[in-house]
Amino acid sequence: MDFDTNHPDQTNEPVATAPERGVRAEKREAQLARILEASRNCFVRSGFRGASMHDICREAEMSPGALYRYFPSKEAIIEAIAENDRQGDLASLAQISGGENLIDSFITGMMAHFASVHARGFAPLFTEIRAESMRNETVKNCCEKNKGEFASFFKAFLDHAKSTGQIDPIVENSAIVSMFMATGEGIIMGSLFDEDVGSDKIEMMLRAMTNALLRPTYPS
Amino acid sequence: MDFDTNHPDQTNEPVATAPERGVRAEKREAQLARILEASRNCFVRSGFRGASMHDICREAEMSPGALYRYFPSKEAIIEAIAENDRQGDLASLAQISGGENLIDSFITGMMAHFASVHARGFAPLFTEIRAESMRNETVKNCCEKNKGEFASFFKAFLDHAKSTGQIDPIVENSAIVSMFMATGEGIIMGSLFDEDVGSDKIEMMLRAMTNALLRPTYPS
DNA sequence: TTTGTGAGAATGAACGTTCTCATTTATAGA
DNA sequence: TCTATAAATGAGAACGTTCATTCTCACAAA
Repeated sequence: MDFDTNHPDQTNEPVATAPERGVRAEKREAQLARILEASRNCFVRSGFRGASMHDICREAEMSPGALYRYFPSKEAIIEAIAENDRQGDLASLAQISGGENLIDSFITGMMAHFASVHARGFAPLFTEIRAESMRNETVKNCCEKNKGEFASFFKAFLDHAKSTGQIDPIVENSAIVSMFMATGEGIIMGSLFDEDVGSDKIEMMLRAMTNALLRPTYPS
Repeated sequence: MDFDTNHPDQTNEPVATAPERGVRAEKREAQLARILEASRNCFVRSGFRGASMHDICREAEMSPGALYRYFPSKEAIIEAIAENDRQGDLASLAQISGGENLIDSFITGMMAHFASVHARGFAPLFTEIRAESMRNETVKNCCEKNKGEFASFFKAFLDHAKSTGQIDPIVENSAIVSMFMATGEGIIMGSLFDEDVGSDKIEMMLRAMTNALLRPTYPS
C-alpha cells in the first residue's frame, strides 16, 4: 500500500482469468508458480524493496511484459507470497492433534511447526515480511490474521486443558500464548532450529518451559 | 554495502572534523543528533529503503547539501543508528550485576534490558535492522557483535554459576543462552513488554522458565 | 480469424548524490 | 573593541541512474 503507486493506470488488463481447466490454465499456473519462486529468491537475496522487477524477471527468465500479465504490481507479488506462507502455517497448524498427553501434543505441535517452517525455507523471509508488515497494510493484515489463527488455536487448546483440570497455568492462558508465540518467533528468527542448537535440545528446553508454565496435573 | 554506490566521488569533504571543543563542535553535534533523530523517525515510518534522503531532509528541516555535510551517504546514517543502538544495549548490559540470588540477577537483568529497549523506543527499528542485516555487511557485523556481546556475557554468567554449583542446567549453557536470547528477541519483536502482556506477567513466566532450565540448587 | 502470450524498448517519476554559490561565523590583527 | 578574512555552513538546482510500469508489436495456438 506504500510502494510506488505513482503510475496512472493499466491497459494490459490480464491478471484475473477465467477458471477454465485445460492446457492454458495449467501453463498459467506453472508461470505463476515460477514467478513466485523467482520472487522469493530475489526477496531473500535483496529484500522486498531491494529486489527490482528486473531482477525478478531475470530470475524467472521472463520479460517485464510477460510478468505483468500474471501480477499487476510488485506489491501483488509480495502479498501473494505472504498469503502463501500463511497458508503453509495454517497447514502445519492443522496437523496438530490433541493426543493423550497434552504437553506432548503441545511440544510436538511446536516442533512440527518449526520443521515445517524449516522445510519451506521460510525463515529468511520471516524477518522481511515482519518488517514490511509494519508499513504495508495488506501484509500487516496477513500477518495479524496469521498471528490470530495461531493464538486462537493455542488458546482454545489451553482453555480446554485448563477447564478439564489437566493443567494449572501460572498466569492466564492469553499471556502464556503470547509468551510461547514470542519464543517461537524468536527461535525461527534466530535460526536456532536450523543450525546453532539442534532440534533435540530445543525440544528439551521447550518441554521444561512448558511444564513450568502450564504445570500439568498429571506426571509428565 | 549494497545501496547505490554508483556515484564517483566526493568534493564536499566534510564529515570528519577536528575534535576541537567549542561552539562549532557543539553545534555540529547537535546537528548530527538532529539528523539521527529525524532518520529514526523516517526509518520507523517507511523502512531503511523506503525512506528517501529527501524525506529525512524534510523531517530534519535541512537541505540535502547540509545533510551530506554530516553523513557521506544514506548507508552511513543507517550504520550510525545501528551502532548507536548497540551502544545502548551495551549500556543496559553493563548495569546487570551478579547479586546474591543468581536467578534474581538473571531475571532482573533481562527485565531491565526490556525496559531499556522500551525506553529507547528501539523495538520498531529492531525488525528493520534485523532485516537489513541480512544483506548489508556493515549492519550485519554490528548485529553479530551485539549478539556476541550478549551471548558471551550471559554465557560467562551461567558458566560461573554452574562451576560453583549454584545451578544444574538441563542442557549446556550455550544452548540455554541461545534459547533465552531467542525468547528475548521474540518478546521485544512481539512488543509483549510494551502492550499486550504486561511486565509483571512476563517476569513471572521468565522466572518459571529460568528455574526450569537452570535448576538452581538453592530454594528460589 | 481471433485471442492469449511474450519480448523488449520506452516512459516518466523518484532516487541518492553532487555542485554552485550565497550567507554566517570564529577569530586574528589593528 | 572593531574590522578583515577564511573557513564552515546551508539552500536548492541539477545530475545521472534506477525504478515500476506500460506500450508496441510479433508470434502462436485454437
